[in-house]
Amino acid sequence: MRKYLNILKNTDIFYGIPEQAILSIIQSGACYLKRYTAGVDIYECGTSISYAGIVLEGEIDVIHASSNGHESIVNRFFQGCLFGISYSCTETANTFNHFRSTTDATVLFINIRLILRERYSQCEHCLLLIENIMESLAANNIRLNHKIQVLSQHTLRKKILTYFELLADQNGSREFILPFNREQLASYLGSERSSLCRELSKLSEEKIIEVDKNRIVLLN
Amino acid sequence: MRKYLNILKNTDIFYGIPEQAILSIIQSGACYLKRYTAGVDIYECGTSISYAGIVLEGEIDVIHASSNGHESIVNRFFQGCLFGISYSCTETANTFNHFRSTTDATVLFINIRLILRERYSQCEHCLLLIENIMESLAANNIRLNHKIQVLSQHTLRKKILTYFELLADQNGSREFILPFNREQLASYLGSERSSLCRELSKLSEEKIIEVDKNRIVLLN
DNA sequence: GTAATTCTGTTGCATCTGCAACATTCAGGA
DNA sequence: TCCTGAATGTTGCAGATGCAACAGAATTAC
Repeated sequence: MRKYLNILKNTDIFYGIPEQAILSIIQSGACYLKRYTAGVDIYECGTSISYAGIVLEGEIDVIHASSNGHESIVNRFFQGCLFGISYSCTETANTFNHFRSTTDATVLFINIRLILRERYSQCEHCLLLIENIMESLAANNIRLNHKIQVLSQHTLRKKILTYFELLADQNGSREFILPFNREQLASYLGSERSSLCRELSKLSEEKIIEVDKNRIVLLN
Repeated sequence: MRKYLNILKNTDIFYGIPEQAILSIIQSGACYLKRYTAGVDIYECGTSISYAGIVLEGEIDVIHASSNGHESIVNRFFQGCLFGISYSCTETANTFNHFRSTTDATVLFINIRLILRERYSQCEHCLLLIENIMESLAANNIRLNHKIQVLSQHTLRKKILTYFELLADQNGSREFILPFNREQLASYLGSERSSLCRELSKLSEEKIIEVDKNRIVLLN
């Protein structure tokens, strides 16, 4: 367990917590370590989830399987990422998504609720842990809301411009760098790469934006 | 303050907490009450938010204002609803949305972080409060993820079917009742009422679904 | 340097969908 | 019962977009 301490102390939820306290938490009965080979489902679909996971090694994908059998990648978690926290907090069954190792992987499972109940009154660092988890949930919430704001637009042009306005806001400048390549951006916008390119060209022609590789300038 | 106790004890975040403890919390320095006339912005756009709000009277809308000045309603909060919790947990500035009273309204503002810091070690009910807030954040998270899953589909037909599959899952049956009227459903799917009706008719013709008012049956 | 691969832009076409206008059904009140 | 307004369904049309196929640019591997 100790060899993963460097990873853990840089995760969002253990941020600011002393190594000794982290060790004490993860060596309690509320945590356990598990290894996976590539391509394994980590949570059984349809069962209630009590443990959140932290990726210590490898890569975990969240996969949506539609009824016709087609699978699409919803999210991807790397080393240090926390996943399944929402399900574990609500103890609801996840019937919609698969969490699957795409490589060999090692995961630390944590039962947050158990930690709170057992250690709440004793552990002075628990408060920080709680604040970190809340902040992580809240930040995720805001990110999701932004994405919904973008995806709710009725046309691709409006999606693009809504997203660009958001990026401009976050950067405090009408000029910014796209964090995605074209394929990924199209996927984020719920559209097709070719349609995205076409619309970017039009927006550029109409002098509404300037496009130079991943550098965007909002003009109007 | 005492007259609002009946509302408060039925909110998500105070669920299960004794009246006395609720009173003690809301009468601390971390809470204050404020009244609004209709049409007032509750948070100044662009400033950091430290307090979450609970609607005690009236109605609060979250409004997205796009750069061309057009406004759209993102969310609506009624009596007992908690709003702004994500922003208050992250203490980030909200530059994107307005929280605006649509009627005369009374709001109880709560600084969660302050409550935790001040009362953490003393108040035995704080643990429940924490769990309630986490659960609320997490449940919201799951709901948003579902919506994104739906909105990410490339065609209206796929959006409809993805959403219907989700409802079927939640009801444990291929037959279920829609929680929206057509206008609202179209808005949820990021589409138009007429387009929605057209597609529902087609799906019905092709014997993929059965539609009878708000009762839906998934056939395949 | 060259070949291979990935990323990006363009285009044609069939289909989908936003938008507007109108028809029909439904629900509640006078 | 009839009237009225709201909700729902239908349709035409223009424009938008998914999809497929191809071409050029950029990047990487050898």
